[in-house]
Order: sequence, then C-alpha cells, then structure tokens
Amino acid sequence: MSSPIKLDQTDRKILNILQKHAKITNAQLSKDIDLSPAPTLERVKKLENSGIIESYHAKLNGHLLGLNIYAFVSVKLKNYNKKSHNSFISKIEDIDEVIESHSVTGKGDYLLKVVAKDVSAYEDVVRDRISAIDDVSSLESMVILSTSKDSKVIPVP
Amino acid sequence: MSSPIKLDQTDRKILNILQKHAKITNAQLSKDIDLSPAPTLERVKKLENSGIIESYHAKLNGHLLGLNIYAFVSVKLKNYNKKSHNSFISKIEDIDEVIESHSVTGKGDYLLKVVAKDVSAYEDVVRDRISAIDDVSSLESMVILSTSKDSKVIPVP
DNA sequence: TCTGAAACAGTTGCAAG
DNA sequence: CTTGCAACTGTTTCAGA
Repeated sequence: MSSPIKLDQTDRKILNILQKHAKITNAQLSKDIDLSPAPTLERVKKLENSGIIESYHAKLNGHLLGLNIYAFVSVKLKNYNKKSHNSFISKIEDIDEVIESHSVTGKGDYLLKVVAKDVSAYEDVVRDRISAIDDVSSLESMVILSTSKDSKVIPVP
Repeated sequence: MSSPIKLDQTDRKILNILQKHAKITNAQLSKDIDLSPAPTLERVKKLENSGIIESYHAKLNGHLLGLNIYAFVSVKLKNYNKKSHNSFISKIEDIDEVIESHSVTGKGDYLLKVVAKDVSAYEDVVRDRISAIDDVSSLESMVILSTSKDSKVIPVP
C-alpha cells in the first residue's frame, strides 16, 4: 500500500485548478496561487513526476458528436475463477464503446459504462459484443436519462 | 435535439489525440495528423468553439492522495415528482465526495459515483450525507474492487 | 524555497502561392 | 490547403536573496 504524499496548501490549490481547467498557462496559474512562475512550474512538474497528476484529457460533448445513449451495465459472470475474470477483462478492453470497466461488490460482478449513438447501436453493443462473451452470465442495463453532476474533480484531502 | 456536426477524418484524429493527451503542443499535433501548424490550430479552435471539445482536465491518482475507496451508489427516491428530483439533485451538488450523479433507468433512480479516503469516511458520506437527504428511500453500494478500464476516450463516430 | 530577469520555445496571425 | 515569417506570449533556466 502506498502512503499518501505530503502536500501543502499551495499544491492542493494547483491540483484543484488543474482538475477543472488543465489548459491554464503557467503564468496565469502562478497568479491564481500567488506565486511567481518559476516555483509554480517546479511544483507542477513535481506533481506530474510523482504520479499524482497522471494525465491530461480533453472532455468531448458526446451529444454534438451524435452519441446519444450513455448507460451503465451491470454484469454477472458465470464463474469466479481468475481465468474467467481475466478473459472477461481482456475482451472488454477491445470494445471501444465500453469506456469504463470496474469490478464491484454487490449484485453484479462488473459495472461497465457504455456509450452508443442510439438505442439500436446500444443494443448491438450489449447483445453482440458484451453478451457474446462466454464468461457473461447475465446483464442489467441502467440507461442514463440525464446527468446532473460529472465534476471530473476528486476532492484533494 | 442538436444534429451531429460534420467532421472529416482529420478532425477525428485531432479529437482522438486530445482525448488521450491534451497537453500536446500544436506543433507536435500538426505533425501527428500530417498538417502544418496554422490549419491545425484553426481546427482545434473550431472544435473548441463549436462545443465539441468542452474542457480540459488533469486526471489525478486518487490512491497517491490517500483516496482509497471508490464506489457506485444506487439511490431510490421516495417520490417521483419534479420537486423531489430537484431537491435531491441540488443537495447532491454540494457533496464534493460525489463526483458523478446520473438519473438512470432500472431498479434505482440515481447512480452516484463516490470517492472517500477509507471505509470509515465512505460510511460517513453515505450515512450522514446521502441517506440524510429526505427524498432518499433506499441505497445500495457497489464498491469498486479494481478498475480495468477508464479510458477517458469516447469513440468518435 | 522564492524572486526577478534573461534566453528560449511555442503560438498565433498574416501574406503570398 | 501550404510555406515562411514576424510579433507575441508563455516557458524554462539560473543567479542571487
């Protein structure tokens, strides 16, 4: 288990700003945290090198791209051995429409997040690609009707 | 309903690259898509201005920050009127540990994504903050044991 | 660890093909 | 669209406090 890395209040400010708005310039970031550009840059690099900042991503608007169905799919497997899990995970990896896959406690074994352009395309993904994996026993769809929060910001302790 | 915006293959390449690696320089991006810097920049601006690119975010490593519990929580409400939904949504908005909230079809009414530093902090959030909302009838936790895919990349049609 | 300044790299806008 | 170039903006390094 890795122990949490020590951060001061300035580091926390940096992380909160970059989670919300990664494209800020170093010059602007330094103003927002009341520091000069040089040490600001150094702190950002340190956060990147330590692995606390993993990566930077553009968030797209799915609707404008014609992706109108978002859903969570709860999956139960037939068997609980390591081979079955690994087999399932590697097949899920290849399905671009599955954008998240988590092993979870509760009634299902995996919870997937799936995106598709319409109900018909969604049906294709669920029936022809996910159900088609032998390791899968049953599925339950939770189609997203609306999203009220998708903050992309985890609370820095 | 908004109709999908027309994109050519070059725009799609840009979107795929920026979803994975938002911090790329315009100069490097232009090389990757075999175009010169000027029109590359113009395309990126167009994608931003059209709203297809919504925002840019730093992805943090929760474990290194001491956030060790991630979970989905399925929530059922007591009532299905608009007032009850709005009340629930606005209260959820204030809980930083709830990083996603989606209204969904299926057994539950909402599916939340929650993060906490340990099981005890998770219990506090679920019991003292989410269950405490009057509109909530019942909850079901699906704690994430492991995540095999979290691509941050939606498939551009 | 910070400041301030100087040197460098990348972006942005524009003209001509 | 491309190339090329200038002006600008932001990054990065470094000596000194």
